[in-house]
Amino acid sequence: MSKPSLPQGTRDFNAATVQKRQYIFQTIKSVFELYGFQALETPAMENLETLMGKYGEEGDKLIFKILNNGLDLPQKKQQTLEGVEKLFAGKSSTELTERALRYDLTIPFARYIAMHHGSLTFPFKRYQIQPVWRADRPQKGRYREFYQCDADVVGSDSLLNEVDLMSVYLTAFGNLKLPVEVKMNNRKILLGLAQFCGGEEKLIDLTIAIDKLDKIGWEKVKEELNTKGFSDAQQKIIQQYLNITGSNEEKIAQLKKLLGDNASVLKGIEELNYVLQYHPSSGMSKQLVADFTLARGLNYYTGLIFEVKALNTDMGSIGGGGRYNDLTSLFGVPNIPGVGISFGVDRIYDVMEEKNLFPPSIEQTTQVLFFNLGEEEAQAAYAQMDLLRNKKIACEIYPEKSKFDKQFKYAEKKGIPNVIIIGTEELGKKECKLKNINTGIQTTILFNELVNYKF
RNA sequence: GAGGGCGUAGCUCAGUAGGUUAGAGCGACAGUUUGUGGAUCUGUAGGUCGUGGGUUCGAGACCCAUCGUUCUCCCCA
Repeated sequence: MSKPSLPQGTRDFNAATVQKRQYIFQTIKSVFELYGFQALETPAMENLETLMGKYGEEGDKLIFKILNNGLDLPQKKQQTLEGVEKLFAGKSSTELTERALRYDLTIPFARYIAMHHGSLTFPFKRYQIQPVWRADRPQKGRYREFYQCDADVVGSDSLLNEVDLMSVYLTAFGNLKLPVEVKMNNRKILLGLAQFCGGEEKLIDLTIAIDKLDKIGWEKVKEELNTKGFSDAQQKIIQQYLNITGSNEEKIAQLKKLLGDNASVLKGIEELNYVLQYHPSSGMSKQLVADFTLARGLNYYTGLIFEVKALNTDMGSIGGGGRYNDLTSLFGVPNIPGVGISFGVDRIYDVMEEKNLFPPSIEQTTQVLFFNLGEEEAQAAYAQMDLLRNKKIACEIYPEKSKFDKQFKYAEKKGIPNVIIIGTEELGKKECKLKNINTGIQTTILFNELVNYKF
């Protein structure tokens, strides 16, 4: 038998890891609920049709597809072979696969809205904390199965939603004690730039090239723009655009100077300003950074876009989101605008681990271990344990009669702070010995007093 | 999809220029100690050196392939 192993990019989580992850989930979830979002869960798998074509060409390739059952049935052989043919022709094949694992939470949410818009009350605010799967090559901070925590508002155009979501970000990361900055830009500004550089149809090429700036540098971006057919004059404008620096106010002033006669850019700036300046007293403005080089890969965004970066680490973005005018029209239900944000829990975990930000208090375990010193003694111990458990004190009894050594070591390894010893001596006197593992202090307590002991 | 690093005991790793019986630390288990843990000491178990080929008198080491893993690029959380 070969050694058991895990599929690439997936992980097991031990007790300590689960507790830390739960701490992140809980923190985010309670902020979501504080802001009026309600939970939604959707299936791990969706119809392939629901997902395909929503994430761009690259994204489609990374969708985990589920092979149909019964492909090996003799009567289906012809159909299966046709499916394979289609596959090699570069088309998707419903003969072979009709379902896929969800790639993110936003598209399944849009599908949900499209299916239930008749019975939902708008504006509809939902949050969703579930795993997603991507057939990506794993590397640092990148897994094939990872959790997303999304909060979205649909059915409202108001920028107050953006303000609220930025507050959710800052509150949640504040509660996690994780220093971050939220970069903001507006697709309308990028659209304006594209219009300035030869047309809206170049928006996607433009955003993809711009997005790479901080990674590959201007020279490489320039090369890419060249191959995509941007003229020298256009490249010059793009370079000026990317060179904008300074405080939020200074950046916006420079942008106005450069592209201020474009209506889309002006609109974009206005929206950006609205959110940046909504309540200056909160200190929000400090962590919100206008960044015109932010582009984001997903093309369904149409308004403000956000990306969260943890400070002082080389981890990529740990969250992102933006406004989309018309996501549900992909599913035949137009005119439901929305805006959403997402937390990348696995990366947040990695950063917090790296920076040692988990409070020690979240590691909780059994409070009391009862020693097992024989059948009769164990029975007495079990009765005492019942009483403590009724008081919501986490207890366990060592399941077999063993040497002290072994039972002590068990408690120590598991981090159980208290052991209770009931042997023949104690049994006779109806008392027990309570020993604190950390301090080494041992006290004697009568059975009928144990329930009221403060652990 | 492209490119690099690494696979030796449960874990972390050594293994010199290919040479006879593959090592250490930690951990596990047992004893020292039939009712008081963390320490010490002693002992024990555990490896077809990722897999398959090849070169060689001889391969853990060199070559090829393959699988796994990790990192970078693309893309993304």
